[in-house]
Amino acid sequence: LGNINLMSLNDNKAGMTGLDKDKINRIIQAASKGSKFYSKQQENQTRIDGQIAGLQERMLRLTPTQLLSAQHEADLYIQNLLDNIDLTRTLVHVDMDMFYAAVEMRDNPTLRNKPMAVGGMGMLSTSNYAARKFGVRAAMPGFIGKKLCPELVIVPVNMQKYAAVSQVVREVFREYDENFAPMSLDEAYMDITEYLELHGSNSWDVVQEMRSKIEERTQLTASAGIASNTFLAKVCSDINKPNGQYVLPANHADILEFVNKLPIRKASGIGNVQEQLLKSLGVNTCGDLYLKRGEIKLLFSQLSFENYMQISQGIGGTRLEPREDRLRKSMSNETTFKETSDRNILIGLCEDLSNELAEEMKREEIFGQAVTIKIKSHDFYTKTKVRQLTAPTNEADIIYSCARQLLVSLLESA
DNA sequence: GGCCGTTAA
DNA sequence: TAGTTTAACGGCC
Repeated sequence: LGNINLMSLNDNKAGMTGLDKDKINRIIQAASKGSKFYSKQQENQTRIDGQIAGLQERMLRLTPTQLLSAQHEADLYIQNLLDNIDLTRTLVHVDMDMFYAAVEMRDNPTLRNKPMAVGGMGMLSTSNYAARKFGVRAAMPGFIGKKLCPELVIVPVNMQKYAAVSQVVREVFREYDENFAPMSLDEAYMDITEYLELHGSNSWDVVQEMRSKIEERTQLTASAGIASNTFLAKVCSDINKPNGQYVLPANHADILEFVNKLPIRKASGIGNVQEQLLKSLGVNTCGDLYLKRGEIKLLFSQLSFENYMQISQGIGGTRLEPREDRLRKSMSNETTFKETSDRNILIGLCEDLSNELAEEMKREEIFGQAVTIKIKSHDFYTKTKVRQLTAPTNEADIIYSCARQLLVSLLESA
C-alpha cells in the first residue's frame, strides 16, 4: 500500500490530462530507484502511512453517538458560515500561462514548436505544453525530464527578464485594482467589484479586456478565473488554461454544484499529505468533506475542520489584504552545494550566506530578531536551529557570528 | 519558544 | 552526475 503514491507524476496541472501515466511513472521510478532522494521519500511515505493507520484506527473507534453529535456541531458551524456568506464581491485570479517558458519562447522562436522547459538538470521551474505531453513539469529535476523526453530543450532561468515582464503585467493589474495581491511574478488576485460599479460593465468582458491588454503589452497570454471569493477564483483560473477564462456565478446553488464534484487537491492548501489523509477517510471531492463532516470534526484539529468545512461550502476570502498589512515575517537565503564534511567549507558558505542576507535586509531596511540556520545533508535530512538576538539587527557580522555558532552546534549534535 | 513538516509558486 | 529556493503557517513538545 505504502508505495502507491511514491515518486509518481503529479498531474494536478493544466495540460497534463490524458497522459500515459503508467509509462511516465515507470520512467520516473527507474530514474529514482536507489537514490538517496528516493530513500528519503520512502521514509516520508512510511510516516504518512503511519498517520493514515492512526487515523483509520481512530475512525473505527468512533461511536454513532459521537458522530451524530459531531455532525450536529458541524452543521451549526456551517449554518453560521452560510448566514454570513458574502456573494457581493467579484474576485479575479489571473495566472500567466507557463510563464518562464512562454517568455523564453517569445524571445527565441526556434523554441516554439519544441518541448522545452526552464531550469537546469537539477530542477525545472516550468515547461511548455509540448513538454507536458511527455509528463515533463515544474518541480521535476531536469535529468528526469530528459529521460521522459530526450529531445527536451532546457533553457536556463533568467529571473531579471521575468521580473521585468512581471512589472508590465502588474501595471495592467493595477489598472483594475490598485490594491491587487500579487502571489508571485506571474500570478495575482484582484477585486474588481469597484471597477465594475464604476464602469457599469460585466466581469467577463472586463477580464477579457484585461487579458488582451496583457497580451498586447507582453506578447504573452494569461488565464483567469472569476468568482465571488479567492478560493473559487483560483480554481476557476485553471479550468480554461491556457489563454482562457472561466466565470463561476455568484449564487450558492451554482457554487455548491461546482464544489461538490471538485477534487480536494484542487483546493489551495490541500497538498499531497492532506490529500492522502482525506482519501483514506473516503473523501475525494470537496462535496465529500461535507458528507464526512462528523468524522472530520472528530479526527482533525479545530482549525483544519473549519478550513475543510469552508472548502466544502465553496467559501473563501472576499477581501484582499492591503499591501501595507502584508508585512514580511522572515527573510532567508539558502544554497545547495556539493556534499562535504569539511567544516571550514561549511563555515565559509555560512559566512557568504550571512553577508548576502544582511545586504538584502539593508536594501529593504528591515531588521531581524532571530537567526535560524538550516542544514540539509547528502541524504536529504534537514535540521534547523534558531536563536533569538538580544537586539534586532541587519549587520552581517552579528548575523554571521550567530549563524556560525548555530551551525557548529548543529554539526556537533549530528 | 524551538523544531519539524506541509504547502505554494 | 543531477532532486531548488523563499516564505508562511500549523502541530507538537
